Amino acid sequence: MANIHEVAKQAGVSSATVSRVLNNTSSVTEKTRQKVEQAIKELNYEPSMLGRNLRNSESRLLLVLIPNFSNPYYTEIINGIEDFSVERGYNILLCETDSNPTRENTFFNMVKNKLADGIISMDPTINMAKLQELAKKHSIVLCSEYDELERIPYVAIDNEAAAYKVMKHLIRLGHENIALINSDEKFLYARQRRKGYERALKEFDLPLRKEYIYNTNNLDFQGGAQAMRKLLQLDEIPTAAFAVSDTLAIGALKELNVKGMDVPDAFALVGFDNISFSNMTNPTLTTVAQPMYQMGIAAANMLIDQLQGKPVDSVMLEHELIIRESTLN
Amino acid sequence: MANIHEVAKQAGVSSATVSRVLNNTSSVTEKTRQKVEQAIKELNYEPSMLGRNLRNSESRLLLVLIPNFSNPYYTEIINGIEDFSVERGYNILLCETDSNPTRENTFFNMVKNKLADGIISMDPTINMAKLQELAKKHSIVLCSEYDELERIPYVAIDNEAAAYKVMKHLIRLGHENIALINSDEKFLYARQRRKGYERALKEFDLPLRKEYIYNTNNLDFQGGAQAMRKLLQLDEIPTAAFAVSDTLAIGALKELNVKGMDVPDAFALVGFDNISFSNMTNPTLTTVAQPMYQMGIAAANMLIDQLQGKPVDSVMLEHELIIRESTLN
DNA sequence: ATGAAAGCGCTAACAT
DNA sequence: ATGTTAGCGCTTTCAT
Repeated sequence: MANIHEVAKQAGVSSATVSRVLNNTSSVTEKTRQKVEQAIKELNYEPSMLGRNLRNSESRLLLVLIPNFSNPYYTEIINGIEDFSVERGYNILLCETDSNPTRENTFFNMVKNKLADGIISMDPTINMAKLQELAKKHSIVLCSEYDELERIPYVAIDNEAAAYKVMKHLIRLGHENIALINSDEKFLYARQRRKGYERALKEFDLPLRKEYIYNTNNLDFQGGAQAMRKLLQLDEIPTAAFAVSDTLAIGALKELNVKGMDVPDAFALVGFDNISFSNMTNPTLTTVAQPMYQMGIAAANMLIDQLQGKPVDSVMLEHELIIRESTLN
Repeated sequence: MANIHEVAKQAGVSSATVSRVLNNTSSVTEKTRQKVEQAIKELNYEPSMLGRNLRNSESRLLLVLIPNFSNPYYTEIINGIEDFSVERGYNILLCETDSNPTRENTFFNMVKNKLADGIISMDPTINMAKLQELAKKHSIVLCSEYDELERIPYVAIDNEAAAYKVMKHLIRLGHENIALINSDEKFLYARQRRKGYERALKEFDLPLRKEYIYNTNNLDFQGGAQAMRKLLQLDEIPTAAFAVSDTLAIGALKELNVKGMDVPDAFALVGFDNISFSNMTNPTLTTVAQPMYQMGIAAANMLIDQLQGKPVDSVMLEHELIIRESTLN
């Protein structure tokens, strides 16, 4: 592959001029431009990003950290990040941490040693202390899960309000025994959604029953199925459940199917995230929709602004309760 | 962030020696090594990949091309690619082409201008001619969908045999009117699976009915639902269907649910891919499992071997029919 | 065993 | 408007 000097030679100009044509950074005569472009075509020249990046000391690569690829919740956010980044001349590198500190370190190092310019983290399991340390010298944005101390800018939704809204919906349908299938409460969103759950109970004078709260450390289908299995073994079986993710809710629904419990007649169910599957289950799943694509756009926008030295502020976006068959009546 | 010269100065050696310590490429006295490592720690030094990559003219970045993030079929393959690549010192960049030629070109250019070392393409919609052109000078591997002329090494399964196996299973259950919900037959896998479908019909002396073959250009749930809607409008409604992806099958199943058709009693259904959700539907879905993780490993292995100048051969991996509730009896 | 120096491909400051 | 030159951070001959 030809380099910039060969192009310059071929065009009979200096490499600086070729660079000028490439980046149209300062004026070049139409005639020289023609010559250069001609030479570029003839030699089939493609500028080396390696050289350019070294010179500019930037990679135009953004890291997007997610715990694993398997959770469809992330895909739509990623689409937003991707679309926006590409538009502004950045590429994104999707990084699966597997909640593994070694992997995590690999990605942090990529930023430190200039292989990537910044990070959008959607990984709730991330080592927040290390990330904050990194944030002192590099650009970082959080998405979905955020830092309570707010030292790193984030884009998120009001989890407590969303959970409260879900509960209010269930309570209005007449449910009094409502379970919460929550994830590990070491995560901020889990604590926030629990808060909303409890606030609704209190406001409607319903008792808070410890045995109705199930914490799982497995966010996939299996986790939801197992949670429901436990709930159905209780002396007084709840009549509804709010699962903090659609994957959990779908697993729970499967378990209800297996046990022959009719949804929503015998048991009402609500999920969270509005993943595409949630509209394919039987019955379809009531859930909370986050403006995922918008969140992705916002996160990418904030990160790139930050990279370009502009000031950025955290944002809270709106959510929406989507009522479907699993809570009809 | 300190650079290699500052480390050298701090340690009282030359930058060449620091480089030697970093890459333990030639012998260095234990004492000097100590000094250097000390200096590295003190300055919190991280070698710049930008400099290293430019010098070595490699990026240690592999591109993985997929049509879009939303299809869970790819996730497990990606896991395999990722795990293996990281082990061999490469990172992967997940590239969503959206079947958009412009995006595609962006990624091809990344290889041309040294931002990435090679490509694993899982995108059936890719411009094969351009890819072949690129393959003349760069390392490329195909996964799942491949090049009939076999000029680019690939890892795949025997689609025709898999489709035949599915049909044989349905025919043995007594079905004679079996529909095929296929994707666009511009894709090789679609043609191959149709071949298997037809071969089974012929072998069992069943008529090939054109109206039982539905081609969709939309591989998601909606595509499957729409296909089933059409099939259920036929004069002689089929009693079973083979959908060439689980997403299609799940959409079809949803439509059957909506129409109140019992699966498998009134209608048997088979999918393809064994995505995790296929075990969460009601009823659970019979499907063909591909060894996705293994495919990912194999593809990454082939690409890295190729980059290192080793000869590589295409491979065909085994598949397996997973019988679940949607075809029980 | 270690150092000096060249150079990977590019851009930008400075000079003309 | 264009050319000259230095240098981004690293590795690797070639000397010593």
